[in-house]
Amino acid sequence: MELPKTYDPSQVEERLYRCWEEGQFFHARVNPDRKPFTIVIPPPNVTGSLHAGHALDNTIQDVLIRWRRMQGYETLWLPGMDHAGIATQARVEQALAEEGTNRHEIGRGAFLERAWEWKERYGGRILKQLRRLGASCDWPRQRFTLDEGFSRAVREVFVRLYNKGLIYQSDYIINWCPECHTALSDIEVEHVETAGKLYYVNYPLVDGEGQITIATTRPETILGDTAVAVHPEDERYKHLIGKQVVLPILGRVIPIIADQYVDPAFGTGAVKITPAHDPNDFEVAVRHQLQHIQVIDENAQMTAAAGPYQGMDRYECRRRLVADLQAEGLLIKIAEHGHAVGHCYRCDQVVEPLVSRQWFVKMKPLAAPAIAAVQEGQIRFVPERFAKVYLNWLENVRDWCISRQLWWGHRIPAWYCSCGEVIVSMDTPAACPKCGGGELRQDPDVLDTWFSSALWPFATMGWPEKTPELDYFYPTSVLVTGYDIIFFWVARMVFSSLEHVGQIPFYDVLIHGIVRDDQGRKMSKSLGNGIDPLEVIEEYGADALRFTLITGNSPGNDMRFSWERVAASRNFANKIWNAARFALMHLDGFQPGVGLEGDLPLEDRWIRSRLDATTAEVTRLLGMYELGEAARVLYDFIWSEFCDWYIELVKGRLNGTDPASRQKGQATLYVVLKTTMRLLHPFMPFITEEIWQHLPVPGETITIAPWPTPSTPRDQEAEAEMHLIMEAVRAIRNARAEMGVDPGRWADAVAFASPDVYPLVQAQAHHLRQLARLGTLEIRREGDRPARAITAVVAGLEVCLPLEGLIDIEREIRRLRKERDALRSEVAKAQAKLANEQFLARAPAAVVAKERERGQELQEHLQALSRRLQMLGGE
RNA sequence: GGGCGGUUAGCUCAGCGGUGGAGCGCACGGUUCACAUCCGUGAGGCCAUAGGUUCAAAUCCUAUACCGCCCA
Repeated sequence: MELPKTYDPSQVEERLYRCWEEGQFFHARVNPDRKPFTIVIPPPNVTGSLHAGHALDNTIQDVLIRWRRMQGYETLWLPGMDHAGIATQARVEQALAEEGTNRHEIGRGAFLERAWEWKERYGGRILKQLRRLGASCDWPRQRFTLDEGFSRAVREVFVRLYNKGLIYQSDYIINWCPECHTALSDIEVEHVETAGKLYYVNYPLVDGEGQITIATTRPETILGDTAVAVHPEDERYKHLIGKQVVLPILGRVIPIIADQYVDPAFGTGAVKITPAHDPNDFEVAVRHQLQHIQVIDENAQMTAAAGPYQGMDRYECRRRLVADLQAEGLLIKIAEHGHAVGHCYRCDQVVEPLVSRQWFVKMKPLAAPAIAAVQEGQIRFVPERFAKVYLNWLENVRDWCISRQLWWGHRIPAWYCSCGEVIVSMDTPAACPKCGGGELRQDPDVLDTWFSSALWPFATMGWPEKTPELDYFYPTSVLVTGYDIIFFWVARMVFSSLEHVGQIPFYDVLIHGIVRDDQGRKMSKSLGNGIDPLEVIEEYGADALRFTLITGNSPGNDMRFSWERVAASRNFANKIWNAARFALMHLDGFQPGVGLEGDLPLEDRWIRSRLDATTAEVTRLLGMYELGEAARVLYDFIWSEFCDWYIELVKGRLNGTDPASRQKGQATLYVVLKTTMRLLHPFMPFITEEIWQHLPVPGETITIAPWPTPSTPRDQEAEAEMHLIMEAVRAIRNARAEMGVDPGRWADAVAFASPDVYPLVQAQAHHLRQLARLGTLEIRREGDRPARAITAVVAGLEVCLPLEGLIDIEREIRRLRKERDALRSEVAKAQAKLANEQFLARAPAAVVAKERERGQELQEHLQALSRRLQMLGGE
């Protein structure tokens, strides 16, 4: 029963999590008697370990899940992992390299064995870490994108799309990472603004009559040029269209063509066309049937087609070529030029556009329904503005390159026969259906990892089988993820689900920002500025970390991580702990439901009313995904109203001799504690559970305790009355502090109350005495104010402290003047407002009434202050 | 070039039509039996700038400036 003075999360968290898991409180069952609430976790990389971003994302999900679970929903939070093609393969390759071998030496089969071995051994650490965070996932339902059923779903999707003509194979220009040795999709390329150079080069005309000057940022690709292009309307070059030029160095003769794509304002208005190494040029080449000449290979080295530069690295080639051009007098000038250079999002190597044979998904037909689903409001983005990001992308989406030259992943279910036939099927075909030949070779490539993640919401529930889970838990309720992943994942899940399941994958998409370091920088491995959530948990507890992440931001915006804020959250946990300790110390002999006969004292009515207001507000805010605001409201209620005021107000009764009064205090204390623990549980699951289990009438677990509902109508009267008492206490404390009254001194006082507050002050005098540390308190309706006293003034009440020997009248006058001057401007503002006929006529009646009341109060307050000043001769 | 976000107390951020808030920091004072990871009191803001809408604008609209992000 005796709780330690300081809350120590390390003594509590792991034990409680084990209890929860053993109790299966997070296990969801198909249950037609309840409404489902479903979230599928954004599957972390199997190689990953928990970082701040995961902590934020999963804390948000856990808050929603725990809240809905308490509300009585059948709640499924489905966890799992992503196989993370490139990242995982890189790890395994690195291990091989350390052993002095590589994947090509050991072969595909052995490599995959190693990869699985690695996955079993090191993978999935992050799922353990999520438990430390308190994530209430349904662990038995955990899935992996490469597991048996999931792989089947992936093949099913591929075959379906292929048969519908939505997957095709094509020679096309793709983004090639020379480091990872694989193709990348458009969005896997990060464009980094780089200070580069713009080279102006002369291409002499074949007929010898002058030349045309082109501008390029990549002179080494000159070797692969097959045309020069100008804008068809460009007067400077119109006469040259159709003529031919001699390519510098190599001497190849290439045509001058006209194409709308050329921007006449850029460079000289004439551009070189290198179809094999630039996506725009590739498009131009298609329109003009130009030849492709590949001069850079998969290792970013120059090919034989580069002639004298063969075998050089692309940058080495650039230097040499520029020097050679200069020597030949063809280089006109070099200008500084900033431009965006594509980098691999995995390894940061500069991407090389290359033409190669790859698999693509035809996007237009898939994008259209996904656009409609959001436009028509079936899927809602929170905050709304992210819908635009999503729509803009889908509206301009290009076909999706889905093949990757890796081994770790879903192998493309396509087989090639020596007769030229391509067979796409769920299972390995025995023979070629065309020629009957048995010499079939499966496509060596695997699918983009995102191709499988796109199926995550439904493949995890057993699709393509018609499972009860799919029927009951799908579509999922909300998807929670960062804005950086809208294209990669959110959009792809939407069109995949619409195409294959015929339903949206989720109703709401809750988007959050990223967690930055304390200086606002993105956390990164290279900067070494990442914070380790586990370290935070060990030092301050998971609840403190969670509370920090939830309160530190507003929806959709980035947040900064700071240790100071974690400490503040930890302090809050400790505050709660001690409030509970206090309550439990005074709850001995307490029986719920007993001793509530008759009226409750003012402070009980007040805190109960405030509790109801808080309950309503927290619930409302959670429903709007305003998690941070909800947490803030709770924080304020618990710390300020409950701890700073109510506990202080009730102490006397708990230690007093009136058993009935004590019982009521206990009952109120119990209700407030029990309710706030439940309201706080989604945010701080561990400490609330620990306290819950110490309550006099413990439930088995708070995780499935019913979510509170406001029980009584707001007690406006009690709130107004307590407000006055609190104001009076503050005013007295202020006066005492400002006048240098010894804080420990029990100062005698005499109060002058206006008729409408007299009964209240009379009834609550004990609180004024206790909280403002007054000795005797005499309450009068009328009478002369003592001259030598300090005075605390609020509307309707003046409290005088005639402190013999302590009164410095000059100082008191200065203090009161300051107070009065502030009040004067307030009164002036209120009066101006109330004198404004437009305001009276147009503002809502309630607003006017409120303003009148306020004006009245301010007026009263000011008058009392002025009288007092006059009396002291300070007027 | 297009789009989005930010600009509020010394710092980090809430608030987004009706009396300018919190945490941290700062100043002063506190060993009252829940908590010094605490309590009390206080100082500190023309809510980026300029227009507009409104009885009323940090809050809505339109520009501008600076910072950041996404896309081309």
